Amino acid sequence: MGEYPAATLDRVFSAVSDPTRRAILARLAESDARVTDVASVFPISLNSTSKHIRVLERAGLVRRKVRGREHILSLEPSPLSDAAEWIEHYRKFWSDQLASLDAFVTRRGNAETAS
Amino acid sequence: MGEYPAATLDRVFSAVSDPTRRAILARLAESDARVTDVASVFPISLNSTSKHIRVLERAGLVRRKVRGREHILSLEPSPLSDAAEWIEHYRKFWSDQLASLDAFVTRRGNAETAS
DNA sequence: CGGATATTCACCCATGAGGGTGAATAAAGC
DNA sequence: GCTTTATTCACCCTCATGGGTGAATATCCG
Repeated sequence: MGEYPAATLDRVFSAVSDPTRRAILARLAESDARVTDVASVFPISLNSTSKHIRVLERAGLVRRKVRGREHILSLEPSPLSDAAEWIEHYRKFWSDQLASLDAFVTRRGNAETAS
Repeated sequence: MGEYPAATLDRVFSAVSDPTRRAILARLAESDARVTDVASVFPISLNSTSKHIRVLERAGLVRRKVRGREHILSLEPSPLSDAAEWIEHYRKFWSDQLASLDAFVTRRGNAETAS
């Protein structure tokens, strides 16, 4: 945690904002795969898929091992930690807000009961 | 949870991928604010800030109440639920992977001890 | 060596994003 | 009614993105 610079949060969120790239990650969650294997699943060209993979690499979400002419891709979910952390901060805000609303309603209920 | 269509996940991730917009959300987490209030914090123009706010609105992360000429903005973190859910899925994959690595190391350790 | 396979490089194109400015609209306030 | 304030609309510019194609590179295999 916290081992990725702030700019990476931008790249991670940006990377996963694309449905094709999320699908690539889903594919790699099943098993490691070559660029061609990943590309064969999608209606877009091999070339475009290769570009998506590069975006995921820059976000640190995909690792590549070159073995001869084949590039073996694997999922690297650890950069998602900072993203999850960021989100949780706001979800906490949300539950706090609900809690104070609840407290308010409860207080009002008590006041009305008391009157 | 699950009450936002899939396209919203795109918009949410895309919206929070920009540091200015994350800063706007941080500002609104402190308190509700007008467009001008939010804009005054940033080095960019009021107009650009207004555009960022619109992006956040389309992602469902900001709500707007028009009161006369003032537009009061408030944080709406609930669309982050689906984003958090998506991320958690891959973090689970990550911990599963660690667990099986751990199991492998443990097994190998036992085997070596046994030999 | 020569051909097939895997991947990227170098482009082209259209669209959207993020920044800006100046004018328009709408509501307050004097 | 006129002016100020709050916000958006309508543009402009630049750069990145997502899609494509064709050629280059690198490796494997017969």
